[in-house]
Amino acid sequence: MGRTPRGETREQVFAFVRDRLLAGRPPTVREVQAAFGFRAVQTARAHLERLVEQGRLAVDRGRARGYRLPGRAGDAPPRTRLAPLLGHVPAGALDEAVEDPDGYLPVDARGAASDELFALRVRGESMVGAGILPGDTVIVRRQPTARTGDIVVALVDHDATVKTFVSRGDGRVTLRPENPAFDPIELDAGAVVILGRVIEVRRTL
Amino acid sequence: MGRTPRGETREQVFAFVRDRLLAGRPPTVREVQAAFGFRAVQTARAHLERLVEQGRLAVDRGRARGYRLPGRAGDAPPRTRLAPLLGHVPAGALDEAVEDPDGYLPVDARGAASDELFALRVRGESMVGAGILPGDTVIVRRQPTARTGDIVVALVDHDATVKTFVSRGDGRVTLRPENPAFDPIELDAGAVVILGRVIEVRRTL
DNA sequence: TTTTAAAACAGACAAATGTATGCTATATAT
DNA sequence: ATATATAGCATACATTTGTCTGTTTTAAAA
Repeated sequence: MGRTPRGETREQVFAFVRDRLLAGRPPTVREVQAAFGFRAVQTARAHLERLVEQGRLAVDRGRARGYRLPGRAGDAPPRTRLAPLLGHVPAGALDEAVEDPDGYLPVDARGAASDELFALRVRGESMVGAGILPGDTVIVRRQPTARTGDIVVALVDHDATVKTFVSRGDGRVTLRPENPAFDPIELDAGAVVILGRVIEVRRTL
Repeated sequence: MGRTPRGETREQVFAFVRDRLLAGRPPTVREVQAAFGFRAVQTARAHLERLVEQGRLAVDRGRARGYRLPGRAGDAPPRTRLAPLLGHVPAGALDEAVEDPDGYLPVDARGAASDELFALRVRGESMVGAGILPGDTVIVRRQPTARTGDIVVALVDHDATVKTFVSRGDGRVTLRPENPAFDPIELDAGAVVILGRVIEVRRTL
């Protein structure tokens, strides 16, 4: 009964499906049908197929809940991973700390594997010069080495600390605070325990 | 043929399902089966059911692709939503900008609905005093009003800008930069167009 | 007004998918 | 060494879900 003005319902169908897809719950054709009160499955399906023709939706033919957002050329869909948020790291036992996290943070980790990432809350003002404030959360990729200029999480006196890593020529390294009120830490290259490199900084307001 | 050591495979199954769910593509039982090379559907299903018993997964019984992350309180996994990353906001047409995002960012949005969130890249140094540097990304919750002290995204001269919101007693408001090199912006309360409030700041290194 | 294409309905079928039962093999604990 | 719970296999069945064919109604165009 071609009631609705042209294309009006279709817009709403698209918005509905898009929201469901972004929420991680792809709808079935019949769920679309129910959401709009259509009395025929085919009505919902016709709208969906039309949206596919228009390129606004993509579809895995024959699969349940097969409609999805078209991956536009170039922009890959985000690869979301969960990084465990660690309260504190007890003397280098990173693996154990990862087993008992305070929570999880969703991270768009196109590069890193899931178990290579963790998050830490920053204490102290030693990095304010780099825009890292007390209470900020840093996303860290686990790696045992670093390059000069990397912001790293390192073990100093059995405690995890965030500093800028500087490799010097003489077999020693400097962990540099980004705050003139703090003193750099100098260590033998072999004595530095690097837990990982900071790849992202977050602050919740 | 009880090959794998206890619980080892189950961890991998959980990681697989969790990643798929966070990517917005809930797997079927048979997709799990295929991903691990099980020769029986039931093997995959047993793992999934076990994870549900343990509370690590939730399930819509009988529904296709019905497994999901439990949304309960406590040590619940974050409710991940994808916030559209907007290149720029053309003169207040926020809805239109949201339709064509540069990409999506995973956000732990326990409070906000999916369509209430968006992300913007920060230009300029006007907020460095608040630890918001040029190139940082702000996660914004759409709302038309703000309180004093909120960091907001507002329209000034047809351009979106990030400032601290200050409501004064005399019917006027101040949009305050957090940088002594910039001047505050004063406006009539009625003339301020607030797009939303900044709830999170992110910086990728 | 007449024509036409889109919107919606009705019913059916086939494939995908969740679920169940019974069995074998083996790591792990006793 | 023995017992037991777990991992895994094989097969079948029921429901959900995608898909198809044909018809009716109506907004919009001719």
